[in-house]
Amino acid sequence: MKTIFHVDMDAFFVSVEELYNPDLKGKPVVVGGQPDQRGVVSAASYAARKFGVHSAMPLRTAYKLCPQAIFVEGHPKRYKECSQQVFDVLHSFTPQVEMASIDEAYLDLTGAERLHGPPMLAAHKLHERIREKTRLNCSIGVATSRLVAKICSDQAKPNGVLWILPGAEARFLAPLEVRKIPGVGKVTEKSLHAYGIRRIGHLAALDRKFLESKFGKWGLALAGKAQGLDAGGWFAGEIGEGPEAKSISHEHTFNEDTADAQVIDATLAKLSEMVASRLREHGFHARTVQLKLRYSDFSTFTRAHSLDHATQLDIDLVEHSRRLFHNNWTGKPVRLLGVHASNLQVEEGQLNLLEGEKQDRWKKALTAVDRIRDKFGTDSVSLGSAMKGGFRERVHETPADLPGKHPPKQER
DNA sequence: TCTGGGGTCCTAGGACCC
DNA sequence: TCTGGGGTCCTAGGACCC
Repeated sequence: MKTIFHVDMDAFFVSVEELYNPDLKGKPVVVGGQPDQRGVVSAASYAARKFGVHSAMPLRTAYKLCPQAIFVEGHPKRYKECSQQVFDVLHSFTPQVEMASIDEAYLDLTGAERLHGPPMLAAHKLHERIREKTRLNCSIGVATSRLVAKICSDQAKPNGVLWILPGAEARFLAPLEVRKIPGVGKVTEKSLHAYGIRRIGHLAALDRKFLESKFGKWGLALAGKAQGLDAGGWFAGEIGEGPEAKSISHEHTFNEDTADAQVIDATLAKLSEMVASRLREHGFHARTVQLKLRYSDFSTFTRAHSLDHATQLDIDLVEHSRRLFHNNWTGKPVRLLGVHASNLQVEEGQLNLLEGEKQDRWKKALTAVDRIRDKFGTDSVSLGSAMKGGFRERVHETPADLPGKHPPKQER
């Protein structure tokens, strides 16, 4: 029998903003940008939520619902720092910890009673320690599986601790909406509703065969989840070292759609540089380059190309993302561009002599570039190809309309 | 309501190989 | 000339998460 904790920070981005600006406390606050910008809400304070504002909602809609709200830009660096602080506290509690995202973590406290006391006492101790060291609130769910612990921390919000006794899982889950199950989103919820299944209890009572026939492999996992089991995929894994990254990507939505090939080429160069820089930072080489393209009507396409050797060089990503773009572009205005690197390898693949020398030379130069960017900002050094595309001019014209200025988002 | 950005996992068809 | 079956890789798209 396991003892799993799920720690979930309360309104994380908003709370971090409040640390830097205590005037925000208690007020309706929306993190994500200004209401006249293209974008969505990353996080809303509890005061703003009372007006119906929630994450993933367009900023314009949030403004209509709550015009008096304070709209703030996100500060990804601050969130990462705070997240690291949280991790440090958790890690001091037990080495069996795994961050599941920037603001939540799983801890395995199986057999830790001698050290930390019974689960409820341990959870309160941890809750207090996090509060003390980071000045941030969180909620903690305690249960025998990751799944129940996660649902549990959600029920404990805000700033609460909830423990589901071993054996009480089914009783706890039964009255909850199926949507509470991680992995059940809008679409799955709708199809479950179509069968008259609204609560987890309904789901748990169904024949596995029925779910399998309707939802395939996912249906079987669903049957397990309804019982509170960590069925299938990542949830089934041990808590410890987080899994290796599978892909690295950057994308950018223009403030105004553009059909200007120079702007597009410059943006692809910029995005490629950002991706390549992070590949080098993590010591990865990517074999597959993927372009993402979204038009004004929101129709979205991806086009991928696999290289014969893995790379971490800007020029390779720039070349291939541009080729993928120009081979597929209809000429209509573009809303979004993205560059995605996958098929990651830790060691560079087998290279012929020429390719090896090329990679070596570039690697040396680019590592220097990365250091300068680290010190003076991403825009301080750019490849010749980015400038040739008219990027430099754009930088001074519309500094707000560049990739890399937007915060990551959270909390659905 | 006029819809971000960074990820993961799954499905499905076609190419290619044995 | 009609025509297998399994495995693996590649590509495209979509659901979902924070």
